[in-house]
Amino acid sequence: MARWVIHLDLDAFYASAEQLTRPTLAGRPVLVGGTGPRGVVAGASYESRAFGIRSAMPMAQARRLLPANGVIVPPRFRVYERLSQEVFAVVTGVAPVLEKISLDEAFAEPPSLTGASLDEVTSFCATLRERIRAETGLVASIGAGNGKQIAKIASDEAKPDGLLVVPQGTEREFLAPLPVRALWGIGPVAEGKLRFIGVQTLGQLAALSEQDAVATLGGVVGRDLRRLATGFDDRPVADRGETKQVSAETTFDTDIKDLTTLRAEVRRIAVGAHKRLVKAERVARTVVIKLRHTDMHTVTRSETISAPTDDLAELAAVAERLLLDPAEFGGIRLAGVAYSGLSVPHQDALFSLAVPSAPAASTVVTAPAPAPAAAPSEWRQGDDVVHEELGTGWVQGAGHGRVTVRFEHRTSGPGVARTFVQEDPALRRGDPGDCLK
DNA sequence: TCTGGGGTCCTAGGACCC
DNA sequence: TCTGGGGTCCTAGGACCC
Repeated sequence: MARWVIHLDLDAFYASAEQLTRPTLAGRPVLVGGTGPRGVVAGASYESRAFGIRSAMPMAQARRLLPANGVIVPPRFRVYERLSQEVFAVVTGVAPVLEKISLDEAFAEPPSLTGASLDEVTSFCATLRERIRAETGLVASIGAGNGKQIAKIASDEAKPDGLLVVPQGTEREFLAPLPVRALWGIGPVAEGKLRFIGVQTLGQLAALSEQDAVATLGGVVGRDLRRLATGFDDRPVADRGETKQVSAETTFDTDIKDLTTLRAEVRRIAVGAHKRLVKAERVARTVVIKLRHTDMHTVTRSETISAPTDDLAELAAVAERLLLDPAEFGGIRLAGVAYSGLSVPHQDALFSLAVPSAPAASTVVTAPAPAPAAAPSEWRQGDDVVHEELGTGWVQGAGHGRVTVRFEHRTSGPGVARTFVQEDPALRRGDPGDCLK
């Protein structure tokens, strides 16, 4: 019986989300990403890709390639999360089991497609794409095939705004001409190893003996990737399990060279990671710190404590204890804190009695003061705004004591722009969710 | 102009226990 | 006087993904 797996991928998702909720940006080159000296492009609209801009490119480089009508905005993950939920809600209606890869990607194995014909699958996917577009305003590309790997590669080939269904039985010939990097799981290192033995296409990888594949790529990886290259992939589509770790990290604008500064930053990052731990409603047993040196070499150190906790003071103290002094090896460009060994906290009364409650000193480490709900001291491009009379908008430009706000949202069509003095009391920080109206 | 931030999974060595 | 083997946990590093 034919098995059909589909892979759904939202086109240029972050940039598309910005264009959707800020209609003035539609049709223009839009970049989403950090604007600091070490920022990179997290999302690039197709209009910007025409100028050679790509995701993960340093923002400084992208900025030079960006034409005059281009726009750079900081990411708004709350908006992307909400939109992602809207899209997946549509998909769940026709395929209850979803394997989410990220905010913009998921596998599904729709029960109604078991044993379906090529035409039936094509029609199903086309309808799904139309529904997503109609109900959310976003464009999804879809690939379909006999397994996850084929579906994933097919959606890559289908992009942008496309659909590709690989007929059953043609998997091997579909894969054969593709470069090995097309396979999910082959990165720069594996590609290099394969090139070294003269393997550049998936056809060549499939033709390799299992022995040679294992010798080149290692035991488990070699065996699995060679099999996938032949088009055989019976891995199930399954909901991703529970979160296994939460983390936060920061790349500094300039390298940190002294322990005092590093300690303060790590404390701040530990607070950020702790927020994620609390949001995930988990307790952690292991604290991992990550330090990246000026030369990009990265080291990690970890410590596992006897009992899992979500106590910020305890976790942050471990993170600090693991720190190394930058004076010993030069500068630090990135620091990170991760909490792993996660479990669900149990509220068992007897257990609580047996363990002394945390001392009041747990307030030694405190979160930074919450941002004021009122207007910020200075508006920046991309900020969400709400105006007493004009409603929802965003900061299109700011400087010289002035701020220009474009008033628009998902369903408003392109809006009008108005310029205010920075301190105008009618302007307040807006809720990012308002642009989804 | 250098190279983000959030994850998953795998490997390998050593400690430790039976 | 020489020195098992299996299993699990912890730590560190690295490949890969979006």
